[in-house]
Amino acid sequence: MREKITIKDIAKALQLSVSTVSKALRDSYEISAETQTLVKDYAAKHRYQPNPIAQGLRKGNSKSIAVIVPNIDNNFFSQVINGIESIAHKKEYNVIITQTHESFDREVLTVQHHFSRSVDGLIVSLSSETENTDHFAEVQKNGLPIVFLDRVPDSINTHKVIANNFLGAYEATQHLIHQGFKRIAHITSTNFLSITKERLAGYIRALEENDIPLNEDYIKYCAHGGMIKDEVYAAVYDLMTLRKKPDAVFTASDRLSTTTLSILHQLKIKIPEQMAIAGFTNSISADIFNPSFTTVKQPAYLMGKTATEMLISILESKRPVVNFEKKILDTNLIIMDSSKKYHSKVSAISR
Amino acid sequence: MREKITIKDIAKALQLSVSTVSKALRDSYEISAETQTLVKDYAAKHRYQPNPIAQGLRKGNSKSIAVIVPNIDNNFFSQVINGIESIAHKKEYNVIITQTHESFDREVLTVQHHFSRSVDGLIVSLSSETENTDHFAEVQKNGLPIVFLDRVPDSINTHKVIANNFLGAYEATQHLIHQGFKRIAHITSTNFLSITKERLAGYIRALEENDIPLNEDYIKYCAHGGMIKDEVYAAVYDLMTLRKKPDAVFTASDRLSTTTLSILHQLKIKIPEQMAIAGFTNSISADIFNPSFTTVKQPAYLMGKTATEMLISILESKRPVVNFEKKILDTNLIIMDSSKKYHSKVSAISR
DNA sequence: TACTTTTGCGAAAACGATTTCGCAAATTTT
DNA sequence: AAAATTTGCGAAATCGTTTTCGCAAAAGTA
Repeated sequence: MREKITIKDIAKALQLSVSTVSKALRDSYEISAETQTLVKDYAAKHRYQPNPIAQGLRKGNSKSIAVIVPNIDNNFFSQVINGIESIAHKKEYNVIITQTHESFDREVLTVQHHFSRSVDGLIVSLSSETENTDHFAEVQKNGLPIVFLDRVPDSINTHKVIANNFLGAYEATQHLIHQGFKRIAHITSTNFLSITKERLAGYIRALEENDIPLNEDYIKYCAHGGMIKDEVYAAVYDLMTLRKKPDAVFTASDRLSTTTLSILHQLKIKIPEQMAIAGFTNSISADIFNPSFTTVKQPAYLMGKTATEMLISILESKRPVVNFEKKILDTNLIIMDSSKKYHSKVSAISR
Repeated sequence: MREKITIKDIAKALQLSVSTVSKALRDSYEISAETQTLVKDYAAKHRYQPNPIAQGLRKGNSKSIAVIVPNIDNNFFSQVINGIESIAHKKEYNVIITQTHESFDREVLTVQHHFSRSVDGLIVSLSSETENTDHFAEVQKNGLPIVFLDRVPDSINTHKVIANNFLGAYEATQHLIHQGFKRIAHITSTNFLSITKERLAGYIRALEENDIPLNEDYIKYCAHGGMIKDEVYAAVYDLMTLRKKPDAVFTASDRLSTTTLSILHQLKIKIPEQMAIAGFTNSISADIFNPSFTTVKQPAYLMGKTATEMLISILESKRPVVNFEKKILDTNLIIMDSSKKYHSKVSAISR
């Protein structure tokens, strides 16, 4: 590794000008083959590494992309990030990860921060507090490309990657219904988030198709997506004190699923006897939950990869991109014990 | 936010030179009070943001610190990172997170990458493959400050932050012994990692103090720290086919704990009846595991904060730092069902 | 031979900020 | 009133790279 060597040092050593060295290293046609090999050999021998800060200043880019997610201590997002890095590093982009902790204010600050540090592009999953997306519109207008993932806004026209939330929710709810559960509650995030709306729609469709009337009391919104335990506690408590208690619950996101399960334990509610549960989560430990947890898994790694490919395609496109795409990837329902109805009529008949 | 405005634009608008503007913004004594307010007001009104790339080039720093950890899809490290960010952001440092995925080669590459991009400092937790630490010695010699966390090398003289691994392991093993378990296995990472050695030592001390002979067959090393399931499977399978099967197992790290639990389930081994388990993990879901999981929790958030404070103290120190410190923070044993011995003589007597 | 074109390279500007130095004008000291 | 000092500001260098432009020498064409 030695000392840091610059293009200037090479020029001096080889009695060349800095411009010649720079061009030689970048395979300019202006430079003769001999000079090129001369320079390149010297650079290789002395382990020359271009200074990316200087390059960034000159070229106006930073070869880095910023990721803005609600949290990273959550298997869904950490898997997404792994996917992002797998592509970004291959293309020599640096990845800067920032968390909003579900706060709108932090999200605004973070976006401006990245803009002013001139990252080349943004991959974003909205905070659960975000209704207004002007901060994205503004930086986008100023030339910063954005790709949204998972929690995406309608209001911004750009590439988006989401799971098939509608179908995932529909299948999970159908599964609960087929198991024989009749009164299925739904615990979800704030109602303006795309994932909330889509998953809610899938839930409602499944109920409709089975002629189960929709009960508004069964739908609980948690503003912080499961990050604040008390919020979820209140939701579960409300459900359990209804005159007609639900017999199953469908949870809409990663943290909501684990938090709800934890609270059911705390309230000593037997699962699935007193309350069955199924939900969206990419937890790597769903199989060792008590009971093992029926999950809708999103293709998190693939979603991260896809978003990054989309972003880099914008970054490397010669002409401004105007046709944007929304990719919808399939979810995967993994049936475990938390949604089993052992003594239901339906399962008795179906045998 | 508008267009990006530079110091040059301000100079032009105010009929001043760029140097005057620069100095006015940085409170230079050379600039009169009127000019200062003039410049500052204009800058504020037009939301001037200094370009950090240009600043970095000029000042030779980047106001950013890099974090190198084995993985982020692991609650221990994601909590550590939250701690790191809480301090770094307050001090206006950017945090760049990179994962080694427990690979030595990736670790070497990553270190060099960060060095060449001139980050200001490194916070590192070693990969499980890392025996040789020359790559750190070299960049450190070239002026890059490093703070190690959790998995730390002896060979590098710098600040370090670890949990009290010895005591944490000792307490967990003592707990298993007090519950009445006699044959306690230990599943851990590669044996040259600091955490492996320290936790192993705590385990051995607890056995010694209770006159339980050490059985080498009961100690299993998994080179990838639980990332490769087959490796852990082999370890557990070995243990279960011993003539004298262990009746409890103490797992040494976050991913090892969850993976081992998962495999015990897979092998349909009843916990804790056939095999009790306790282990290091910062999983946020330990309470909903089946059975609820007895854990040694590290103060991950605090460890991240502490490491960052140490690093920034080096960065902001006027004179080279020569006295380095190793901070040891206490762990927390949380007793749950996975380590309960319902029918043991000991617990019968103790009642 | 005289002219045009190509080839290979260097000088210099540029990116945006910081900092050293120099220089007038204003102020203070003798 | 002359000399010395302070004050307030601008010119220019600098960080390391890329890129435009210009200019010789070499090669090709008439």
